[in-house]
Parts: sequence; structure tokens; C-alpha cells
Amino acid sequence: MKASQTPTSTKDRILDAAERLFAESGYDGVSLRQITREAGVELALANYHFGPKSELFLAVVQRRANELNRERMALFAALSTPPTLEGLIDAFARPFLEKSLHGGPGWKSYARLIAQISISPRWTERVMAAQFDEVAAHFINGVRGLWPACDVRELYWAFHFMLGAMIMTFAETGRIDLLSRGRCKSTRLDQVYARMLPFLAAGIERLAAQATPVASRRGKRA
Amino acid sequence: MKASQTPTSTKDRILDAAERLFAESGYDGVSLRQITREAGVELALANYHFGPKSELFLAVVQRRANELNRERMALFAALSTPPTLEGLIDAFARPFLEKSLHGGPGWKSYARLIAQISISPRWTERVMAAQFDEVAAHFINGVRGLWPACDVRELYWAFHFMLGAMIMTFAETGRIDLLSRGRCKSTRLDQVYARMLPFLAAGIERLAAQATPVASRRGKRA
DNA sequence: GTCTATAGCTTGATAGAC
DNA sequence: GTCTATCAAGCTATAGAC
Repeated sequence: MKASQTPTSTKDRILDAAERLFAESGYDGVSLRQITREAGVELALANYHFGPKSELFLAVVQRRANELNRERMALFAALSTPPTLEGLIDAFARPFLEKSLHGGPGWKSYARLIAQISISPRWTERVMAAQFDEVAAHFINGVRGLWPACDVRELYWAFHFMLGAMIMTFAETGRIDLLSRGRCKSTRLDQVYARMLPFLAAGIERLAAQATPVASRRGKRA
Repeated sequence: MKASQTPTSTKDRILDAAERLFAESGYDGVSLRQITREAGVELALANYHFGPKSELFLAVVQRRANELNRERMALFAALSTPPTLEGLIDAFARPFLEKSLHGGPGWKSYARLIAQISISPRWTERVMAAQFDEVAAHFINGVRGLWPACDVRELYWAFHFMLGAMIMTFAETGRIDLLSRGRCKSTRLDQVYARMLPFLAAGIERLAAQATPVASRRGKRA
């Protein structure tokens, strides 16, 4: 974007540090002092550039949300017509996977941050709905095209379950590593992803099929 | 348990208030002053009864974890032999559903608290693994009995996705209410649960079937 | 844009009287 | 077990010099 050899601007240094720390300890678990210390800048600069702490938090979320949404929309646009269900799920989830795997450590932090926000009613409306509902609606519409006679509510619920599984996956909590005594590794996102896709596709298919009148069923099969 | 007409002990008043507030704002989002004020007791009593704040937090989690685990184990024990997959999922998830629906407001708070803890690596080992791994292993073993030739790792991952969907459901964030413009209601846990069960069963079945050598497949079907 | 200095509060924890 | 009082540290936010 910016063609210059300055290592990183003060604003970006603050955003990076805030992202890392918020992801680790949550909004209330981090102070502006910790953030500016980590960023190597003076305390007062956080307020100067972003205003109050809550605005800094929103700025952290927004920075990557736009990029994520753009990539998701691009993948939706590139799908075959009609798309496959797995294609739709993949278009929604893959940008997160790719960023987390190859986008640098900031994206890993971001994934954990989104996980916290997704779970907390406190940020649901201001952050989740505001940033992600448009793309979510796009996904739902795509699935709807595959089961036109299915009650939409089933598809909303299916999306809700999908979100839960995705968030858990990208948060990389390490829980499954402990439970499986090391046989599974949360950090091997590529391996988890390869299982998540069929798991979610099967779940969505069953819900949709159950709610579709037999007379109007297409011969849909994996 | 305790046959007395005392309304509630100081310890329980503190636990109840802490549960409600921690669930709402997270560990760092609540002060001991808020908790004791809400409980109607003096600040110093929190420390007297529970020690440092972190210990109070653990006490809040443990109080209901034992009850939950006991009920889950009872349901596992009452399953048919061999159990059905939906029966196993139900045994694991239903206690949470019933408590959240009819156990009083404390259980609703508890559900949100567990959601936060499940997502945060900070509490994964000390809380989630310590409190819930035993029952989780029981669940996995049950599923394993249904697909003896299936690689266990697939079942761990399936459990991981299931947890994500469950947590998202019981947290009742209201996200899906906004996204669906009121057509779905997070608070109608009974309705969500009726969809969650087949969704998860289908997902687990597909993962297990994919990883099971064709030669050893039983004629398993919904 | 950056820095120092500080105001005004809140925090977790405890000491000591009852 | 409960209360009051308090400490030392941390917090967000800002005013004002450069």
C-alpha cells in the first residue's frame, strides 16, 4: 500500500501490539500501558492516535476484517454455478485458514481475538454483526440456492453450528492436544481443516434434507 | 443438601454474584468490589472465604462442574448397549440443556462462563482439562465402540467440532437473532437443541465413515 | 507527532478491632 | 465471621511543553 522503507508507523506498531495482547488476555485483561510498552512507544500516543481504549480495540478488529471479507467475496464469486456445498463452506472458511497458516503471527492473534468476540454478547452487535453479517448473509443465500424448498431457519442454525466449530478450530486452544494426549495437534490447522469441511457439509446436508419436503428434493449427494 | 432456612450463606452469595458477573464481563472485566457489592457483603469477605481472585474464579467453575459431570455419567450408564450415536451425544449435551432451561439463572450464567473458558488458552489446562477431560474421554470411548476400526484421531476432531457448536449454542450470544432478523432466537434452546443433535450426528458419522476401511464397516445408518 | 507529568480513580489484598 | 480503614500499585485520560 505505502511505498516507503520506514519499518512500521507508530499507528501500526500500536495496532500490532494491541492485537497480540488483546488476543492473549482479552479486552479487560490488557492495559494501554502494556500495549504501548510492547509497541515501544509512549503511553500518550495510544490516546492520540486512537482515542479511548474501546476505539483502539475496534480499530484492531476492523483492520483485518475488511481484508478477510474481500477475499471471501472473491471466492464466492469464483464458485461454479450452481456451487457445491463444500465449495461454499470453503469460500467462507479458507481465507481464515490461509491467513492463519501463512499470513504471519498477526493473523493467528486475530483468530483468537475473533473467537473471544464471537462468544461474548458484549461485542456481538457492535463488532460481529457490524463486520461480518453481510458476508454471512451471502453464505446463507448460497446454501439456500441448493435447497430452495428448505425453511431458511434451518440454514441459519446450520450456519450457527458451523461458526462454533470454526471458531473453536481457529482459536487453537490446545484442549484437544491434552485430551488426545498429543495424538491431535490444534496447531496443525491444515489437518483440522481437512476434517472440518466434510463434518460441516454432512451436518448442513442433514439439517437441510430433514426440513425439505420430499416432493421437492433434488437428488443431492456428496 | 443442607436442611436449614437460612436464605443463603455468605460463601454462596459471593459465588452466585461472582458467577453472574464473570459470565457477563469475563475474569478481568469484574472487580472483587463489584462482586461483593452485588452479593451484599463486605469486600474483605471475598478474600477471607476464597483467598485471591483467581481462586474465587476456580471455585465458581468447580461448583457446578461436579454436578454436571455426575449427570452426564448417569446418562452414559443408562444408555442401551450398544448405544446409538445420537444417544451418546445426547448424554453428553442434555444435562447442560436441562440445567440451562430449568436450573435457574445461575446455570445460564455458568454456560456463558464455560464458553469463555473453552475459548481461552489461558484456562484450557487448569480448568477445562482438569474438570471435563474425564467425561470427554468417556464420550470418545463410547463413539469408538461404534466404529472400532476408525482412527481415534478422527473421533477427537469430531469431538472438537462438537464442542464448538455446543459452546456457541449454550452461550446464547444473540448473533443468529440479528443475522436472521429475528427468525431464529438464541434463547430458544429447545429449538436449537433439536437441530444440533442431527447436525452433530451427521458430522461425526461422515468423519468416522471416511476413516473406516471399507472391509470393516458395519451397516451403520441413521 | 511525540514527550513528560500528573490528575483522579480503581484495583487486589490485608491488618487489626470487634 | 464480619467490619472499617488503608496501602501500594495500577488504571485511563489529558494538559501542556517541544
